[in-house]
Amino acid sequence: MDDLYRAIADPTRRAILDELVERDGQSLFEICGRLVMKHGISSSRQAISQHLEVLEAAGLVSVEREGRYKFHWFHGEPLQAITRRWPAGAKRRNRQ
Amino acid sequence: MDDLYRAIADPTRRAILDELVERDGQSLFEICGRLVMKHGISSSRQAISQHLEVLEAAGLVSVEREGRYKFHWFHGEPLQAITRRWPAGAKRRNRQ
DNA sequence: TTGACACGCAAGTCTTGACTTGCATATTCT
DNA sequence: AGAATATGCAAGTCAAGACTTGCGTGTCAA
Repeated sequence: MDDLYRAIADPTRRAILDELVERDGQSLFEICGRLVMKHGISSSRQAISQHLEVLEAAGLVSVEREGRYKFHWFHGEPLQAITRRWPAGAKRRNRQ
Repeated sequence: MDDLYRAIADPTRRAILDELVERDGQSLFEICGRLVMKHGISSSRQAISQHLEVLEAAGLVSVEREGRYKFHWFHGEPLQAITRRWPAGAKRRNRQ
């Protein structure tokens, strides 16, 4: 997936993931408020909403609609594809 | 590090990492040639050189100069910060 | 020493994407 | 019903960065 790398490329989106890991299942407004409080990020609600769409497309966030609220949950599994693709202990086949 | 996420955000840079994992210690020209052959990427030499600078700044590639050649080695350790920051099995503290 | 080779530097172009603005829709409360 | 709340949609702005072009520098071989 190409969306995965794009998703974590933005610092605001990484802060959103941090926030969801700390407190899962937040609504859009909750996320906005907490980003301002604890991360010093003051983007508009629309900006955060667009970020959440990107995170959802990457499979890092799942969404559930309840009434007029939209709750968000974090999923970290897709990130493991990164360390699986480039193992830390890659075999060093030095040129001779 | 912010450079890390920017480094792996570009598909050409990810292909470079793939190439170095498969065959470590390549020169700039070797990398260019192999990117064309096996990945269908036909960027200019300068473009690849700039990509390698970004990868080096992120700590994903180390460089060693020998004569008129510049050899490149892959280092995967920085990538582990990603799965360490957002563990796959993040505790689900559902809202009540 | 001349030329070929491997690479670096700097300025310019152009596309992607982050962000805003304005309005619309749906849900809950009084 | 009407107002407040929570979110969606669409178009437009703007800056970061990927890429090219042209030239310069150092290295090695004939």
